Amino acid sequence: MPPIEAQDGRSRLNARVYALVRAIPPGKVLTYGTVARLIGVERGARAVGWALYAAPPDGSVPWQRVINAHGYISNNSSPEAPIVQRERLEAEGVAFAADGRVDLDVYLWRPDPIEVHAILEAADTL
DNA sequence: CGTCTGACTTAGT
DNA sequence: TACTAAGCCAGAC
Repeated sequence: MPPIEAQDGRSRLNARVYALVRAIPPGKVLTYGTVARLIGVERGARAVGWALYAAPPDGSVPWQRVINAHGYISNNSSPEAPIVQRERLEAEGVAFAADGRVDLDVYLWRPDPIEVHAILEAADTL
């Protein structure tokens, strides 16, 4: 079972994940691996999942915009989580294929590296 | 301080 | 296209 309390900025990784995910535009998505790479942890995809699990439940982090590299929803933190995630994404305009997959070629967010750098620096300063 | 687990990914079969 | 194994990170025990 994943940890429940880890929302303080003890880990730079968590703070960066939250900062970056907050910057994802509505209607766009990012994969766990992509998030990890953008924050400078090439192979920290799994840690990203943990960070999102531990994300503050106040809605300040749009965790629904993070899916796996295959375009599928991996969220299994609770039975209804994947359903909620899909509903939120569809509400933002993200279309799901018949097999429940999202077309990453269309919805994957491709941020400006400079913008990302600024976001991460701000997160570290926080 | 060693082990195990998981909202992952990639390479290999 | 589908399944498996191994690698990696942070946190719980």
